[in-house]
Amino acid sequence: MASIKDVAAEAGVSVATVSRVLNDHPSVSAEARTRVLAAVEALGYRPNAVARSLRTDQTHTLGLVISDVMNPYFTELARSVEEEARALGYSVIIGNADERPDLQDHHVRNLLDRRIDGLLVSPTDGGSPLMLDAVRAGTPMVFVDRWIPGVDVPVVRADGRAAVRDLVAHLHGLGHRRLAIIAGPAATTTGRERVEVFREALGAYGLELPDAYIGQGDFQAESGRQVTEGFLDLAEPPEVVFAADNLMALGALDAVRARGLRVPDDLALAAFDDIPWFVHTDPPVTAIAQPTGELGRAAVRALVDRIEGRPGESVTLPARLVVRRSCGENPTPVQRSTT
Amino acid sequence: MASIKDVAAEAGVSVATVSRVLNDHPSVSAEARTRVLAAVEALGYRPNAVARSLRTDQTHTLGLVISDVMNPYFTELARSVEEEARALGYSVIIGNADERPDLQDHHVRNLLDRRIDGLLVSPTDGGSPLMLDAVRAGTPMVFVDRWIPGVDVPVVRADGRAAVRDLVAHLHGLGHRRLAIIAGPAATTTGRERVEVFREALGAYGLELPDAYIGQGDFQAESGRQVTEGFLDLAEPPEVVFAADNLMALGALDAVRARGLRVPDDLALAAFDDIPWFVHTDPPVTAIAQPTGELGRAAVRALVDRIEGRPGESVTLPARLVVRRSCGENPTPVQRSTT
DNA sequence: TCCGTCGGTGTAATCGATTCCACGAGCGCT
DNA sequence: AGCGCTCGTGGAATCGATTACACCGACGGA
Repeated sequence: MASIKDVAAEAGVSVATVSRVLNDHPSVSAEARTRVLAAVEALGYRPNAVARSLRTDQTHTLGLVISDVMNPYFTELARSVEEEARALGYSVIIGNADERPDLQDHHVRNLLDRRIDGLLVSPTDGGSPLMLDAVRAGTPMVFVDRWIPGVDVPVVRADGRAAVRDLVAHLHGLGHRRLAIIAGPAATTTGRERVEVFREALGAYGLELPDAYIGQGDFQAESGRQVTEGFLDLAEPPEVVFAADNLMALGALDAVRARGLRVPDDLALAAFDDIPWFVHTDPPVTAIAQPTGELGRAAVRALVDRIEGRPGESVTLPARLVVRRSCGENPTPVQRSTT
Repeated sequence: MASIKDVAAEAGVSVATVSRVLNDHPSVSAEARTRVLAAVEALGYRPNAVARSLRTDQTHTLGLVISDVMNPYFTELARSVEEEARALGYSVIIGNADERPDLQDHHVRNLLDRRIDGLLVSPTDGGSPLMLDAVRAGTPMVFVDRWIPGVDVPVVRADGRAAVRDLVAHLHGLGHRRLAIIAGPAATTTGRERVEVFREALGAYGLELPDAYIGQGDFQAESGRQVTEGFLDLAEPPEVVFAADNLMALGALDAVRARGLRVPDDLALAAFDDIPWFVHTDPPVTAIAQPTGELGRAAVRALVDRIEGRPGESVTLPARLVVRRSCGENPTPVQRSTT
């Protein structure tokens, strides 16, 4: 593959001049410029990004470590991250942690070794020493969706508080009183927070959230199934199950169907994270939709701001309730309580 | 960030010795080794992959350019590719082409500039000059799922011939005679091939595939919807629609539902590419399942073989029919015709 | 005793870019 | 005419690793 030296030789100039043309530095004559450009064309020359990175100490690459690529929510997040990054002149390397702290560490280490300019993370756990070290060492970082409390890193996320209140209002209006939740791992902020928000919203309607109605899931479909079976085995099963993510909702759907029961007649279902497929399930699933694309873009902007020396702020965007048929047939649309 | 020089200074040896320890080269004394290791530990040193790549001309990175990350089939492919690559000591950079040749070129160029060791592509079109140049220049490459005819590059893909025959047998057995297809873009091999295979299978049952029953889609949901509406507007609409990918099947489902019609009673539906969600749609969708994970792994193995100087063969794996309820209520399972 | 071999080590070249610095030519001003 | 600019250019250092080559001491065999 042709190097800058070959181009210089072909054009009859020094490598310095070639470099100047390539980075369109002002002080280079029109004459030299055309000669260099012609040589570049003739040789099909493309600058070696590796060498350039070594010299400039910039890779123009962002790392994105997410918990589960197969989850449509994260897929969409990844997509929007890549789009915004591309628009700003960066590439993205995605690491899939599969909800495993060891894999998460593997990817963080790998990305750091590759000297990425900044890191976007949706942490799987409470924070590995590795990640904390990276923050301390000054690696530009931004958390998306989930975060690690007490770490001084901007967080870009959705606030589901209002939407969950709307959901509970909807359920209450439908006559449901026994509401259960399939929680995410306690090690994640979203895992803990969604339970709290739900409990709070129930409280506003004078409803309790007994321990028996809190199932421990891990954001994967299988756990949703198991927890739901547990609920159905209770002496007094809940009337509604609220899954803290879309995959666990899928598992719940499975569990209900496997018993020959029906949603919403025998058990109503709602989920956090709306995805296109929820329109097509049987029945369509009522869900809390995050502005996923916006989150991804905002996260990239915050990170690039940090990288390029600007502040880089935390961002919180509101989620909203999307009512479908999985909680009961009351087609009156419920809107968000706040604008 | 600490460099190899700092480690050398700390350990009181030369950089050469440090490098030898790091790459566990045999000829280095136990004494020196422990001193270096201690220094590495003390400084939290991590070798700079950028510098290493420049020197060795290897990045231990694979590029993967796929047509649409949001399509669950490709998501799963990407996931298995990353897993196998990791097992073999490589990282993966994913480029999402979004079915756009210009974006595909952007990613290929970007990956080439970064000097990835090899490229895995599922081409969006008939082959950009850029990609052909890369092949000619000797870049290790492997096609997955789709390929470009006439280019000397190994192809890893699924053969749907037997499965489509099984599907037609199933449909014929259910009494369906007017079968239509939503095709993919003619620029892709899978777009063309699936129509041919379908026509062939119909022929075996004495059925025709009239032009009116071939709708032109682009592998996206919206096109599936539009084509299906066209079918429903025909004087003699088809009884079955076979979508050449899962997203177009989703669009078809939408179109049918939007008219207040029902699957399978008013129009039966089958799809190429099985995905977990098809179990949960209303009704569950009969589909042709590719061994996606196997494809991804085989593709990586073929590519790494090429990179490391071994042959690197094409692989074709059989797809299989998964019968659900979207073509009619005949619960007799149809199995693949060949083992 | 001497020589060859071998294990362990350091010096320096190298990969392909960017960029500081020096230098020469041309120009305008006094 | 001479001074000081600016402009265009090239030489060479540099980024952080790997590795060819040279060297030195110890050891074994003749």
